[in-house]
Amino acid sequence: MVTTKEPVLRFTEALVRLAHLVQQVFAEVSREHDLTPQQAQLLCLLIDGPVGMTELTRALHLEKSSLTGLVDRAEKRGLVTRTRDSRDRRACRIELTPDGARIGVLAHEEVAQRLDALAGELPEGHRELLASTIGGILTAHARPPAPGR
Amino acid sequence: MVTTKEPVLRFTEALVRLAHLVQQVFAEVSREHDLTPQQAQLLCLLIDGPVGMTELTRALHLEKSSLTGLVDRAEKRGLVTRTRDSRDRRACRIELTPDGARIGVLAHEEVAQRLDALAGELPEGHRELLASTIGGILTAHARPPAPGR
DNA sequence: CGAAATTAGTTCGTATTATGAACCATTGTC
DNA sequence: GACAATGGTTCATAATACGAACTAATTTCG
Repeated sequence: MVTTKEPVLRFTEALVRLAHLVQQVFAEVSREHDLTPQQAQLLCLLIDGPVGMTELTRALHLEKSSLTGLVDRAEKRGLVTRTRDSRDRRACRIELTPDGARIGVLAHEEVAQRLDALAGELPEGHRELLASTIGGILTAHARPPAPGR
Repeated sequence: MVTTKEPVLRFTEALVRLAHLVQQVFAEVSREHDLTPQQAQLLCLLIDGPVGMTELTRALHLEKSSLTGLVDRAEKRGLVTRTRDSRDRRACRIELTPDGARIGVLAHEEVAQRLDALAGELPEGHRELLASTIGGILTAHARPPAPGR
């Protein structure tokens, strides 16, 4: 009496496939705006205001040198600018140009729209549940073994 | 008694972050086996048996030429081999070497393990629900606007 | 104070990834 | 048998990502 119907998509399989799908959506949207996915992601991260390089490396999970290159190219395309931090003269803050802001916001909206559309088919309430469940996973991962604090 | 600790993370935000997390896990595991994430993914896809190039491009969402390069490098590292298809002499099938199979299975298991661990914190039953919900999204996306058929 | 360690970014060399256009060879189709 | 379609490769190019070595500003502390 084995349940051999090949049912319900194994959990990890589901996660991996979903991640892949999200990436695809991102890639599509990026391409439509003539951006690479990495550039698009960078712009999205800067929408809420300028961010320093070090913080960006954490957000993007990139090495410093990789980020330098990414920002270089984005700057060359007129999407962002480097402004020296007044308090700490080593640091700099990456800021969107008007052009970068326009494209960034647009891309962000479109990604959100398409992902929402994908979830449109879901039964009532599943979307919220999915979001909160994912939220749980994310916070769980944010601090792996942190008993204190 | 609403748990208003945080505005529940918008849906799309959750998806994007989750995708990012999955990628990270993949990257970690890959690195530990001295593979690039792309190579690891290739190996994982071949675990169930040889696959043709064209089918691989669909699975990986890569252009033909990109895939050629990826397979080239994997072959050079002794992870896969190209075997000419006997039926169609244009086509070839990519197959794991013993070495590639070993590493591929290992990597696959480890990814699964870590993703499972992430979900370990979830309330009872949420994992299944999450999996099936994602399954719904995936199949919904598989055939976007297909009224007939 | 001033030397030493830290931190923030950049530069450089290298491997990989990804694409599109042009191409070759084999299969199908009339 | 000509001709289109299919399966892959080659080539040139741009972007991505890393680590090691480096510069400059900032802390730390003896």
